[in-house]
Amino acid sequence: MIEIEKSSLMTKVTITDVANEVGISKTTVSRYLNGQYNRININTQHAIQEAIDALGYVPNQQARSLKLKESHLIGLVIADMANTYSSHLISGIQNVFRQQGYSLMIFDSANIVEQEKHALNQLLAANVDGLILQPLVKNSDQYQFLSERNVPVVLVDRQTEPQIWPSVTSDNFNASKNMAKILLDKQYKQVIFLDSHGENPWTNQLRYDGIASITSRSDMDLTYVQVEMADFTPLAAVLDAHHGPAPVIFAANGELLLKCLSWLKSQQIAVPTDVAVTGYDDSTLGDLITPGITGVVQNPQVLGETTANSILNHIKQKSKIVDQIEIPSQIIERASC
Amino acid sequence: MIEIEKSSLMTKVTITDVANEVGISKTTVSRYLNGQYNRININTQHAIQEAIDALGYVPNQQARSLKLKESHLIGLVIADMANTYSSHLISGIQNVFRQQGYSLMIFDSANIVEQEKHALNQLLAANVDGLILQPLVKNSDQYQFLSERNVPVVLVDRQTEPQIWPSVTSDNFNASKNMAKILLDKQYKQVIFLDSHGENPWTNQLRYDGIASITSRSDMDLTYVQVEMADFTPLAAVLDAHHGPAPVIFAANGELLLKCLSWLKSQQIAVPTDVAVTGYDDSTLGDLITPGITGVVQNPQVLGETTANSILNHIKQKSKIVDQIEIPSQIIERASC
DNA sequence: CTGAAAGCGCTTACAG
DNA sequence: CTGAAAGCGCTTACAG
Repeated sequence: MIEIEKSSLMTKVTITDVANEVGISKTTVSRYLNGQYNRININTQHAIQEAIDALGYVPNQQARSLKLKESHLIGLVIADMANTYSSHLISGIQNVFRQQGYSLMIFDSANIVEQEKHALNQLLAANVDGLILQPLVKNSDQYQFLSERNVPVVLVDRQTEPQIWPSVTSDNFNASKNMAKILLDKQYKQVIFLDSHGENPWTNQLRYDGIASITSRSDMDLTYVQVEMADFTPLAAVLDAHHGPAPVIFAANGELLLKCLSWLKSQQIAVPTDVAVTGYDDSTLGDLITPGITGVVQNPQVLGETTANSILNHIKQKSKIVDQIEIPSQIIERASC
Repeated sequence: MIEIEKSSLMTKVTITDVANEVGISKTTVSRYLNGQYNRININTQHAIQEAIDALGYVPNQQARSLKLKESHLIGLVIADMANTYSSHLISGIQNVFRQQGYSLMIFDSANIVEQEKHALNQLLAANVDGLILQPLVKNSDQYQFLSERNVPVVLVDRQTEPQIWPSVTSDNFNASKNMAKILLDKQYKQVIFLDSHGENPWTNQLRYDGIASITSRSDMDLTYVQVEMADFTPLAAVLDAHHGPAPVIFAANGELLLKCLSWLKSQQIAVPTDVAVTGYDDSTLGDLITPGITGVVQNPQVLGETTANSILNHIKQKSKIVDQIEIPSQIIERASC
């Protein structure tokens, strides 16, 4: 019977402690930890496992990755954590990482460019094996220092220009285009594209372009309206000036869609009879709101899973392929338009 | 003019590279990195900074924390990532960590106990300075191995029994009690507590108890109903058997509240005239749904910030105080009851 | 103001 | 089947 170390409460137990407990070298313990069982006497193996259990030993990954030069850590910089989209995206990423033995380090850039920069630097310092970024800036130059660092990067949700990194995004252009086709079918004559200041402008541009690709070769009008915060005055102006059959508002994002509906209600404008409404819907509540929302629904969970697989591929295969993956969105038809 | 290292693209640059570039020892570079400027010649300082910029050097935190025995890493195990609550909680945590120079490692236990165990072990292996846990199991024994590891732990959202760890939770009992008082004022005679299987049962117990603390000394009846998934048959049964004035349903969580509203609509049961509805509301859409939802609204962002400060305190002060912090919720009154 | 050397907790090529 | 030793990228007590 070997005497039990009392020190386990005082300080973290290391591989040396385990080796001493068993009375062998740490080389052998390390081999055991790394599953090289065929190189170790079966009795030694048992003794090692006993010591590990008795001491409550957990290998120090930091030391391990210092030696191995891989951390099994992936960094994520998300543009706005306080967002339903973010939580589903992360959930999807985690699903994949868990199975593959990778851990996630998260930073929230909170839509502030310097916080994003800080986050990326923290992540580099943390020695991540790869980086997932929902970029705040459209120009790739902003992230040039990442390529110098030679760390695999996958962009998610948004692509930068020029396209020098792989990305996983929603099919913004196509989904919007498909929605516009439906609006055309429904005989709407005017589409009001409702945008808000500060929302990732170049994604919204894609959505606008998707709609424009249909309206431009039909008899539908397309009007661009931008509102700030909860001030819908610009929209009111457009609506006031409007004549003819009910126009349809296409809200560029879910929050805006909801706020718009709320504002219309407050103005006692009936949906969809006076004004129809559609757009991007993040709420997952489209059914509960009256009237039910017709809109484009993204799939952030699948986006997350795909992104996770993509970064893992780039890490493991060391592939330099700059693949642009688009995840299709769904169009749900309900009563709002 | 010193010749420029070409290797920066091939391999990560280390403190030794910087030292060599300048032609000094890494001791001095390290001192510079750690801000001990008064110990270094000003010209040397400039030379070091130049080399750092030229080489794109980022210090390796893993090596640093191996030596220093502190990682500035905090682990978070969240019960269900795909949840609005989670994203706001994390957002709050990040707000604090960013300012304090800590990084967040996140795992999603996805309501699966063995995934939670796995996550905790990964986090220990990652050498986190502290652990934030939204526990899946009520019994503290489940997490006993953490105290042996001597790592600071703060529980969030839920407390375990016996209370051996500090925690930051919502005021579940009190908020529910206050809501019950309002229901009493509004002259409701029957409260139906609507619960769903699998939702953190001991938090819901607190909510139930809060309501019971009022109903038990009034003439209000309190009925407990549990539904599974989207099957509201048990609720239908209770409603069918009901006589007298409209009862009020108290939904134990936001998802349930929304589903319940949806189901009532499908059954053409009018809210609040036939049946009134209230409960915990996570949706932040209480205003948009018709009728507006009267309910208890939590503040996960503040919960997150408080939790982050708490774990940081425990790490820095090495305090062993098992403080139980309760964050007050708000009650919003609208039309649903 | 500066540096050589030891050591943090691991892994592995080399040797036996 | 096992171990001594070197080294991953840092920091710091000690010495000058």
